[in-house]
Amino acid sequence: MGRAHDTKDRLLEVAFDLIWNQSYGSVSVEHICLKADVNKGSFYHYFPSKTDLAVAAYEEHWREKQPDLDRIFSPQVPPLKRLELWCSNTYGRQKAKAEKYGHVCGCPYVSLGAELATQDEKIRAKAEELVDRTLRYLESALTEAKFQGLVSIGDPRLAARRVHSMALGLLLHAKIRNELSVLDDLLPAIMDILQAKNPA
Amino acid sequence: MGRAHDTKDRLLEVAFDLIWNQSYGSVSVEHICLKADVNKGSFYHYFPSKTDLAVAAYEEHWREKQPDLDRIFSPQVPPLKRLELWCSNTYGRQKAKAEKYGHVCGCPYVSLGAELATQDEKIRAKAEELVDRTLRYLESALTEAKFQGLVSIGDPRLAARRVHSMALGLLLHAKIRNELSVLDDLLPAIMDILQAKNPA
DNA sequence: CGTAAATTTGACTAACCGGTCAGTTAAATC
DNA sequence: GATTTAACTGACCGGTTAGTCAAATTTACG
Repeated sequence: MGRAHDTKDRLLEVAFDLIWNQSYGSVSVEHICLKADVNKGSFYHYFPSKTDLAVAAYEEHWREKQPDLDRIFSPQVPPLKRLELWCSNTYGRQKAKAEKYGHVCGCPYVSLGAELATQDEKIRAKAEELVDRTLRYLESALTEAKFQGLVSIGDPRLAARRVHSMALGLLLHAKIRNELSVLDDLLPAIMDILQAKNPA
Repeated sequence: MGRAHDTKDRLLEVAFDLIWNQSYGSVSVEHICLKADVNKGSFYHYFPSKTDLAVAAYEEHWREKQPDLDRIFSPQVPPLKRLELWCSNTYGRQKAKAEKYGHVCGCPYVSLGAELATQDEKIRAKAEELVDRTLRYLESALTEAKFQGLVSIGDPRLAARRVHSMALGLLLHAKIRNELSVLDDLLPAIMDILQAKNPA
C-alpha cells in the first residue's frame, strides 16, 4: 500500500468549509487542493468527480456532527429543552463561522441544495437526505412534546417541517442581511409556532 | 443612434429566467447571449459585468411583478385575504416554473442570495433590498390585521419576517425535495403563526 | 444629405475549468 | 528482500470562462 495519510479527510474537511463559506460554483478543485495541500492528481485518485467530493464532504460532515445532535435530542432531555438546545447550537455554529469569515454563512445543506438542486441530482438527493435526517430529530421531540401536552400541534411530522422551515428561513435572512441578530428570534418564533404552553 | 431594439430587455429577461432555473455560477454569459440571440460584444455594451447584469435583471423582474403585488396587497382587500392571495400567487408561479422546467425552482431572490451573499456584495445588497420590499407588503397587511383583531401577534415587523421566513423555508423544502405539494402547507402554516382568529 | 452617436459584430485574449494519465514513491505482505 | 499495490506526483488536455476591441452598421438629427 501507499502512504496512508489523512489526505482524503483533509480534502473532505476543506471542501465542506470552502463550499459552505463560498459556493459550489465559485470553489474550484484547484482551490480545494491548494488549501488542503494535496496534488490535483491525488484528488482524482480519491474522488471520481467534484460532485462526488461534495456529496462525500457533506456526508462526512454529518457523520462528525451527529454525536452533537444525539446529545441535544437525547431522550434524557425534556422535549422542549431539546429545541432550545438545538437553537442555541445553531446560533453558536453560525456565530463561529461568521467570526471566522466575516459574514453569516447560513445553513450549509441549504446553501448547496439551493444552488444545485435543479442542476445536479446526486447533490439534490444528498441534501434531501440530510434535511430528512434533521427532520427526524425534530419530529421525535415534537411527538413527545405533544404527548406530554406541552405543545398544541397537529401532525408532528408536519410541525417538524414547519419548525425546520422557520429555521431555514431565518438563517437565510441572517445570511442575506449578514446580520447574526436575526437569529435572536429563532427560539421565540419556534415556540410560537408550537403554541408551547411552557416557553423554554 | 444604433438599432434601438429590445436587446437589453431580452438579455434581462433571459438572464433572470436562466439564473432562477439553474444558478448564477452555472449560467455563463455565452448561454445568456445565445438564448437571447445577442452577440457577446453587445452584451458588454449594455452591462459592465455579469454581476451588474444579474442585479439589473432582478431589479427589472421586480419592476414587472410589482403591479401584481400592489393588487394583491391592495387596501381594498381584507388583510388576511391578502395573505391568502399572496400564498396562492406564490404557488401559481412555482407551479408554472416547475411545469416549464421539470423541477421546483424556489424563490428566485433566495436562490441568488443564498449562492452569492457571501461572495458578491452588490448581489447581496440587491437581494436584501428585494426581500425588504416584500417584507413591507407583509408588514402592512399584518399591521391592519392586528388592528382589526384578526391575529394575535406582537411586533408586526417581526411577524412579517416570521411569515416570510416560513415561506422561504417551505419553498426551499419544495425545491430540495422537488415536490410542489410541500407548498400546500404554506397558507395553513402562516395562519397558525399568526394565530389567525378567522382562518382564511 | 452628412455626420455623429448608438448599436452590433465576431474574432480575440488570457486565465481558468474539471478531468486525465503515465510514471514515481512508499508501505504492507509474503 | 522481492513483490505487490495503494498513494502520490505534476505535467498536460480540450474546452470554457468573463471580458476586450476595432471595425462595421444602423439610426437620429441638423
